[in-house]
Amino acid sequence: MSKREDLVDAAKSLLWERGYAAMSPRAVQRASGAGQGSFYHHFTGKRDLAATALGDVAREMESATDAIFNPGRSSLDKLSRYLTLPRDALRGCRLGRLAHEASIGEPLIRGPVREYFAYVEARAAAVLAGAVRDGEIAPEINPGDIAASLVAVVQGGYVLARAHRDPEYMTRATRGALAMLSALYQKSAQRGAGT
Amino acid sequence: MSKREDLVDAAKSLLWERGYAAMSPRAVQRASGAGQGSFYHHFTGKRDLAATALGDVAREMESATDAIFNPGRSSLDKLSRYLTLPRDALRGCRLGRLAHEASIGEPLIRGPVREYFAYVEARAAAVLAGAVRDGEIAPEINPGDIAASLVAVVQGGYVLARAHRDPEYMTRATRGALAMLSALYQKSAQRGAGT
DNA sequence: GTCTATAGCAGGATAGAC
DNA sequence: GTCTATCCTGCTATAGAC
Repeated sequence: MSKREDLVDAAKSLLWERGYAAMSPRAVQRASGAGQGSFYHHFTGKRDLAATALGDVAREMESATDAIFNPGRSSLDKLSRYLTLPRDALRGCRLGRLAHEASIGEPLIRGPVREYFAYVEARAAAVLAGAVRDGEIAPEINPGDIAASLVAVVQGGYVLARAHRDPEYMTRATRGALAMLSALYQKSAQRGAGT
Repeated sequence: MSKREDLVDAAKSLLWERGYAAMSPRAVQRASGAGQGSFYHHFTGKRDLAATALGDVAREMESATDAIFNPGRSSLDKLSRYLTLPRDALRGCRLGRLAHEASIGEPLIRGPVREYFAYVEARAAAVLAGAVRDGEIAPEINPGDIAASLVAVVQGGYVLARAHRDPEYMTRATRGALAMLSALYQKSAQRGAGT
């Protein structure tokens, strides 16, 4: 493994643990076993390294998303699996945790974050649009709104879990969302049954 | 207005804009017009000032919450007003934005944040428990889960809005949550009508 | 490609005068 | 109570040897 890879791996880890502002080049060097020279040889600076690391993370998370949404199963099952995916609630989302940092204002940092969210939202919205098309969900429902809501519940679950120092809040939030989402499906089913 | 108040006001503003780690005592002094002496005379240090400021913020936000949940109206209307409250989505939640900072590990910082969330969740859960009691919502629904979910949607809405640099994502997320919440109510109504 | 040395600056806090 | 001067540390980056 090259020093470059070591540096990127260390950065991915430190960005998750501490965020961008608190990820010092010195800490990355210590964690990777590389020196100043390697750092500034391979990257123009901290931002460049972080952008590279976050790009990696976004691709990894998008692959994980594919694993949830690709297989057949029912639309509700896909969304349910997204919501109930095991998550390290106390560590926070590797990308979402950067949303409140000043660095989110920099295009190179925001890029991977927004790209990942756009990806997940689009996958979820597509599933929901299919459910509307198939009559599983009432036609007046906006798939984009529901998709944004589900992604937001997960991100908010991280916030609540960390604020309370209790991963159970992630479970409660996503379980609540699943209950509401199920009602959306059942409402349509009952309507169909009554007509 | 005393220097002490000036310092607290400046801290409240900087904590919202930049968070705890990025709130330097020097910046607080500049923003408040107070010197080093006043700072360390009134507070033992940065953490002490921040804890005081965040306590203020928590009380303010709890008062705002009361304004939403106290008046009569229907239970769905109360929850709807919580979700659709005008929010400065791009600036983030004054308390929730700290959840991903290292400082959330410090009891004095986490205290006001967790207290506020506990407060809002409890108010929302109480409204939902009432709705269950009144038969507006099916009895198998867990009010605590739904309450956590609604609070999470708002916090996640801030995350998405900042990641996309577009406040519309807060609107979408909360609108989606309202649609799902409404289905929870309608599902019960239809069940009642069909029985 | 990788290293060490060092510059220049800002952070957080203390000392002590007024 | 409020001020200015100052300390020590760590951050980010550059220089230049190997």
